[in-house]
Amino acid sequence: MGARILHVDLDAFFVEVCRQRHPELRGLELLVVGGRRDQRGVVQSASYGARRFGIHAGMPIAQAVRLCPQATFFQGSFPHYREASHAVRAVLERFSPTVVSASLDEAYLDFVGTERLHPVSLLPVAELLRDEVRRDTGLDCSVGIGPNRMIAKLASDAAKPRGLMEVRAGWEAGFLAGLALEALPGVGPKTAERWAELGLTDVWQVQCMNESALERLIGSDALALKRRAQGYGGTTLRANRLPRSVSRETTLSRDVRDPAALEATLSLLTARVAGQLRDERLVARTVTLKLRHDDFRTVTRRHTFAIATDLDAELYAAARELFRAAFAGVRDRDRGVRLIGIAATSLGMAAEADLFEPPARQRLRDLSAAVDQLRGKYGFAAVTPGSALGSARRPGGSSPESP
DNA sequence: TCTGGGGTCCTAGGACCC
DNA sequence: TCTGGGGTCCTAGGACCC
Repeated sequence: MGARILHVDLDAFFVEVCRQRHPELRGLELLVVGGRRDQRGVVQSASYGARRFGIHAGMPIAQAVRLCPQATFFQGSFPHYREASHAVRAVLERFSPTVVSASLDEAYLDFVGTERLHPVSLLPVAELLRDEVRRDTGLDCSVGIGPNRMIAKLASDAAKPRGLMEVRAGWEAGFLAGLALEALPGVGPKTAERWAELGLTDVWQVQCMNESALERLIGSDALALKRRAQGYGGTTLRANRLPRSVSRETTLSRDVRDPAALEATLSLLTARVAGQLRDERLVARTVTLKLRHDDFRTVTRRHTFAIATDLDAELYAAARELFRAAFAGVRDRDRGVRLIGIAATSLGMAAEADLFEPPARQRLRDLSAAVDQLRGKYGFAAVTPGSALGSARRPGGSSPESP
């Protein structure tokens, strides 16, 4: 039985989409996308030329500027990314009925049951797929093929850029043996460092150890790590599951101490979240407030409702209470706030109309529906919640514009 | 040097219940 | 006199991913 999962990973996706949309960026070898050079933020993606200077995704913009001051720094647009991502997905759906997007620039395709169609290898399919993505969207991608998601993903990592790699069943351990532990999904910087202090840095070391020795060394993570080092990973792709959370957050362009300004921003963020909930026919039982102080300490406060909701007024009332309780402690130490955010979690599907709903709540629902209709026609900014107007202006220049 | 924004999953402790 | 115990819900924080 051959490898049956494909992982498609677009090469320098954000950079390439920006080049497509902004012709003046096309000739630039040193292009960094994520934010302007004077903005707070991190690198979203760097051109391969810029990567040679050590710039990579996740690096603070300011640090990238220092590494390569001559590079062009550009802030892309989320709607452009989303559109490009949908265009790619449309191509992928011609190849398999099961396409699961992992992010804007990554997707898994299930080819289980195609043994008769492609008895030996899926490489010819992958090659065709790569060519059609290129032809229809102008974007390059790399494709990994494996017996499970983890192997397919690691294969596409190894194939980058614009490459194809297939790891067939039986060859997983050999393929993994050459990798550092940090290459495994779920092993990030913190975990890798902890294990490195114990002398554990490479996958082959884990392959050589028996489970009880490994458990004595690293404790309860031993079983999961051992299995991954041997090449086991998820083999089923589940499409169409309910999302776990819907959230909006914004880092303010400068730290803010004025609670009224913060509440105004919170109100706008809440409106975004509530709008998305209704759009996706979801209701939330829990709302979480997030604050990041100027010393980068982050606190979250949450509240669970008796009845799930998708209404701005209910979500905002709870979020504001959480904010006031949390902010009281902040002001004591005269701390500025650099980030504020709100998340809706414990999501469920919105119920059909409830005949016994209290009239007051029904009125809020009618109001939300009217707002959604206006925004559907004229855009989100067509309607601004009154609570967002309270303080004279929105703080800083940073606003939660992205949908 | 200064650290985004959208997510996912896990852990640990306390409340509460039977 | 010692102070069960397991399950579930809730909160807060943390690691990780792209």
